[in-house]
Amino acid sequence: MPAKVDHDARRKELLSASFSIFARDGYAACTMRGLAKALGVSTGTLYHYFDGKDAVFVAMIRQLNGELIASANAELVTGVTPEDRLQVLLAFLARHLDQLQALIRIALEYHRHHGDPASRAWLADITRQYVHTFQSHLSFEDPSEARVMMSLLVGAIVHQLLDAESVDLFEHVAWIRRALSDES
Amino acid sequence: MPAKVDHDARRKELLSASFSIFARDGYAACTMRGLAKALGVSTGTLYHYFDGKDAVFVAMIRQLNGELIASANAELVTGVTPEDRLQVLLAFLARHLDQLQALIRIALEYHRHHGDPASRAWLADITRQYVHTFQSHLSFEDPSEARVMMSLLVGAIVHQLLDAESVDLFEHVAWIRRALSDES
Amino acid sequence: MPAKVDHDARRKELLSASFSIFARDGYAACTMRGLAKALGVSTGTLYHYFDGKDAVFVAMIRQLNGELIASANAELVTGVTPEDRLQVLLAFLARHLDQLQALIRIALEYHRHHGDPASRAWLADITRQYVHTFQSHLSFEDPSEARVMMSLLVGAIVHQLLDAESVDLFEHVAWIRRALSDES
Amino acid sequence: MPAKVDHDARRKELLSASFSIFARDGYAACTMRGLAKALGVSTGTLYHYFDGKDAVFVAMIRQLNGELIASANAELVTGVTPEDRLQVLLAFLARHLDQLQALIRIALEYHRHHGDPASRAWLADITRQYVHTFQSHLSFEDPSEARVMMSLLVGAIVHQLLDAESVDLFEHVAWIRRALSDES
DNA sequence: CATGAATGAGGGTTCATTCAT
DNA sequence: TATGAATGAACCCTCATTCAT
Repeated sequence: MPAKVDHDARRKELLSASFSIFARDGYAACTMRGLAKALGVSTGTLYHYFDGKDAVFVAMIRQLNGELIASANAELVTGVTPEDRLQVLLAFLARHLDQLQALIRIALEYHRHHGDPASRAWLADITRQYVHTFQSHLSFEDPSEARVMMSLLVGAIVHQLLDAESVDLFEHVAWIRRALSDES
Repeated sequence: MPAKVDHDARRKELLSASFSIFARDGYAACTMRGLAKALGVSTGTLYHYFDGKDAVFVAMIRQLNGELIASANAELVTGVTPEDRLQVLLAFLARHLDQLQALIRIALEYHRHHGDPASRAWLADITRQYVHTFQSHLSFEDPSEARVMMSLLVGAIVHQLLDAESVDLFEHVAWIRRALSDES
Repeated sequence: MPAKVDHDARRKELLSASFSIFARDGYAACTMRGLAKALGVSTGTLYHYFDGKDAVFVAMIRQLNGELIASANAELVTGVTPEDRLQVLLAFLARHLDQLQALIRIALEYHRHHGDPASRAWLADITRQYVHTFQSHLSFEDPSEARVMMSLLVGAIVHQLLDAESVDLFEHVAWIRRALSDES
Repeated sequence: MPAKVDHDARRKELLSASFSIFARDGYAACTMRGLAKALGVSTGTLYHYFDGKDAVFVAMIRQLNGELIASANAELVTGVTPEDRLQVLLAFLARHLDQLQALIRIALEYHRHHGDPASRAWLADITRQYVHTFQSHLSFEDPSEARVMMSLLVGAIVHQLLDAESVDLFEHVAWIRRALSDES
């Protein structure tokens, strides 16, 4: 007799709804009480589904990234040439820019709160998943190029966080595209 | 007014010593009590010289960046051609990599703790000072290129924070140099 | 009414299984959720059979003591002389030392959690049952002697809780036996 | 420039005042908020002087026992013969019965909350100090007799906790005195 | 100028209990 | 009869900040 509500489904619902709260407040400023209230549940319920604040956060980041990467892969396979796929990828990134920016913001903040390398391992995991996606679809000769591309994208996003007025992400994307064309 | 001079000198001393504490613990985890103890003063004394935790932090970041940028400019003027100056700049960055990394880490963390755009303005200021330095000495045709270069550097540093094992900063720097050469 | 029988039988089962959990964790540290899980039921089921945590605890203590005292009485009637019966009693106590120690530990802990004298009455009840057993079988001239003997036993057990390394219960039991012989 | 208030003296004050609160409520039911309010300070102040609830509790028990034992020793040296000293000791115990009872109550409760043997070591320490006092002044032939005497006293006190109406401590003390006389 | 005692709101977390299914 | 999701008050503890000395 499974529960009257599907435990796992409810978990996912809560996680999905959590993202916007964490994105708005940041990791540290998002309190369990505030999160619970925003989700329309009690703190007890939150602790019924998750082991603690960290657990909610990490599970949420994992879920969101899993969805993003799956979605990106689904789009990328429609491109025929590497050139096509670069277009598809850049379009995808442009479409999810807000999410990605929020993601990096809170991921970096979480990173700062946890000196323990073990509790950061999942961050490296996710980072590599993105790099791997680039590597798989863009036919880089050298694996290091996928990492450089990751750096470029991350840098553009962070630079805009630091100085929102001066940085135009599309200007950067255009530059990246040009640099990659020169490479080939 | 020697008192004033002493006051300012003491402030600078305290700020210089503060950096390593903030760099080690991060903004949030660095408590005023802990900071005071590490500086060998009481919390009361800290509050005598600064208006609060934020004030210490911002003043420290400003002082450190002022020194770094002044130092970079002093070295850059020794280069004759833009090519020379690029070499000098990259060497300078390589030499101060640890400091720059710590700087970005805590700056981004602070950024997350303060939603108020006004209290982030000084961050944009400093960011632009770096961009301006690039622009002044590297003879970019287009001002946007200095911003892209800033993004590249920041991205490399952040990417390494996210996944320390996979990212080699020197590999990235080499790539940047090559990309810039192709441009010209 | 077989339903009633089943109900009571289930209650007793649950109580028997509860003792080891309470004995291991103590009253305060034993949570209803943990207890339910250890018993293989849900918290709802636990609340179906008992009015709450206190009710489970008190019922369990009562059941266990009832069994212990009945068992002791059964053995004691086999002794012919008071001397015999003292031997039987000490042997019985030695055999159930662990249970008795756990019993005193958690009973005293419960005692501390409930200032209300009314909710402590059952504790006094049980205590007197032991004293009564001593009185009935050991032919003390003075009823106060049974109470003193109870104190001696309880004291030995508690002393060992306080300082496990220094106290040897058998040393104490031997002393008690000697003291009682001197009396007679 | 020492602090305007003597740190250690204030600590002792707080500890002395803490005993009655812990004695009234017990260890678990005595909350830091409640304790702070009863002491007329804020929780922050309590944490300024002590590392946490355990630290307050342990320090308080230690201080109180230190005073009790010192006081007992001071009285005991006035007795000429062992007989005298037994009288002095029993009188001392009778005078401090309430304190001793409270002490055992909360010490045993604390014991239950801390499975870790290391965090119980101080309890054994204190127990042995009492035993050592008995041993020093009552001229027992065998060191085990001092331990038995400790058990007798502790047992009487605990028995009275379990069944306040039936147990008369003076009846027990009288019995103890008689038993010891028979021994010699 | 310098001290550190004092504050108290707010943090993450726990858990006995209830109740719709 | 049995489930486990949901509650929310209360726990211990932290820390930026103030202020009397």
